[in-house]
Amino acid sequence: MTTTIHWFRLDLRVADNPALVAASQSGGVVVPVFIWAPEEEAPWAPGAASRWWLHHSLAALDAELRKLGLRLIIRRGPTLTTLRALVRETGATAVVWNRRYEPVVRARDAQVQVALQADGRQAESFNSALLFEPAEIQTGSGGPYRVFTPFWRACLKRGIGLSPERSLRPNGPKSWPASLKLGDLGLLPKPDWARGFAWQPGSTGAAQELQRFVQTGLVEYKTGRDCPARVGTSRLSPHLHFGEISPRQVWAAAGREDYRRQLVWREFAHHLLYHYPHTAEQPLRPEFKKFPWRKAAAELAAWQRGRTGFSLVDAGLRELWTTGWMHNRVRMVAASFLVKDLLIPWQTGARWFWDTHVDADLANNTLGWQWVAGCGADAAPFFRIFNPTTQAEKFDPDGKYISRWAPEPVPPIVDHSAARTRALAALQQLKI
DNA sequence: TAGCTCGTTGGACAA
DNA sequence: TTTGTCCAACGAGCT
Repeated sequence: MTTTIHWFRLDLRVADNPALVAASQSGGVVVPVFIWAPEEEAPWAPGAASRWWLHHSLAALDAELRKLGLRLIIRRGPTLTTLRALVRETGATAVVWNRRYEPVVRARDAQVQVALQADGRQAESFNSALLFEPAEIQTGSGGPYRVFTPFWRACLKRGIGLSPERSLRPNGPKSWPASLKLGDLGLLPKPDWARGFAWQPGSTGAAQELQRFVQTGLVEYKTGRDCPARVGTSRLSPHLHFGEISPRQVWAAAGREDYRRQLVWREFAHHLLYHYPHTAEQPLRPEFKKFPWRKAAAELAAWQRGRTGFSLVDAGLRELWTTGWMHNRVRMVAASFLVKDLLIPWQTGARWFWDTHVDADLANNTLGWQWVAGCGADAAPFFRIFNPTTQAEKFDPDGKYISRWAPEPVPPIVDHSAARTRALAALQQLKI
């Protein structure tokens, strides 16, 4: 009887999980393990909201595994030391996992793989998180894409391979190795500011959200997705980030092209971060390094607390603070306000989103902020500056969203028109 | 190869 | 009130 360790990371599901299938198919014993080693992911260790989600997602995964006769062993890092200890304790001959694409994590995982193989163990990784891994999609000249539409077309041409659903018949070990309690990881916030989070982490919650979206959101997606007062988006982003549902499952269930394009934006974000690993910190377009950003601590604080005096921006940041999530349309407006109206570095905004969003994902967050700042992969004309008032009139015409989150008037901290002119002037400077 | 076209999400202003 | 046009220039990706 051989033993295989399945190292869970951002693939917190049992269904459509290639590494878990491989571990189960070996016919031997499977030991599922989660290792908490946030310092190894610095400077992008999971933020506070993300940790809250992780706690509940791990609890859900353990419950799922127990239905299969397994359980989730929880340990604290360092990862390699911990895996080696588990290999010793269980007599495992193999360790399997599903790949991640963040630069720091890739480097860590490569070291782990080499070390385990040097120990004489099998160490194999799989793709569970993406429809297309970054190296699969190339331009005609063999490089990475930097514009979305050609990337999208290349993906369609390649085709989405649907994975056959195989039933898992894993065996657990006769005796289980020791495990920490989930609470020992200290992932939940103290004091508990997450009370307003109305989410159901875990694959059951993910499946329900997908079903809700397919039944009620998908038909009107084209317009509904832009109205923050409605539940018109899929709201699957945290579930996808933690791998509680696979993009293949979502692709298969949501047949509309306008939504599928969004799913491919997620692919594109991973593609870009993989091929341009510096972009989490640095602008993709190097000329933006000399952009005259401001340091404006008071204005930053006003933005973070939702007290800019622009009600759509304020509503968004307060929705975020209360629920751990902000509607995508409002993210763009709020981000544009920070970057263009306040001239505060996009990296500062990205860091705030990282810490406060339950769906914080390095690839998506980086793409979104660089796109808004105009320093990213697609050339959004620099004169495109969101007007927070016009955006509110357009996308929250009856004021439902605003009255829910930011009902009381706050004096504006800047004059938008003047701020717009200032931003255009700052952008002009880049060309000199 | 050398053009050619296009670029997720907008705003201001003129007609 | 609505619709159309312009707002840089560039570089990606295609033909």
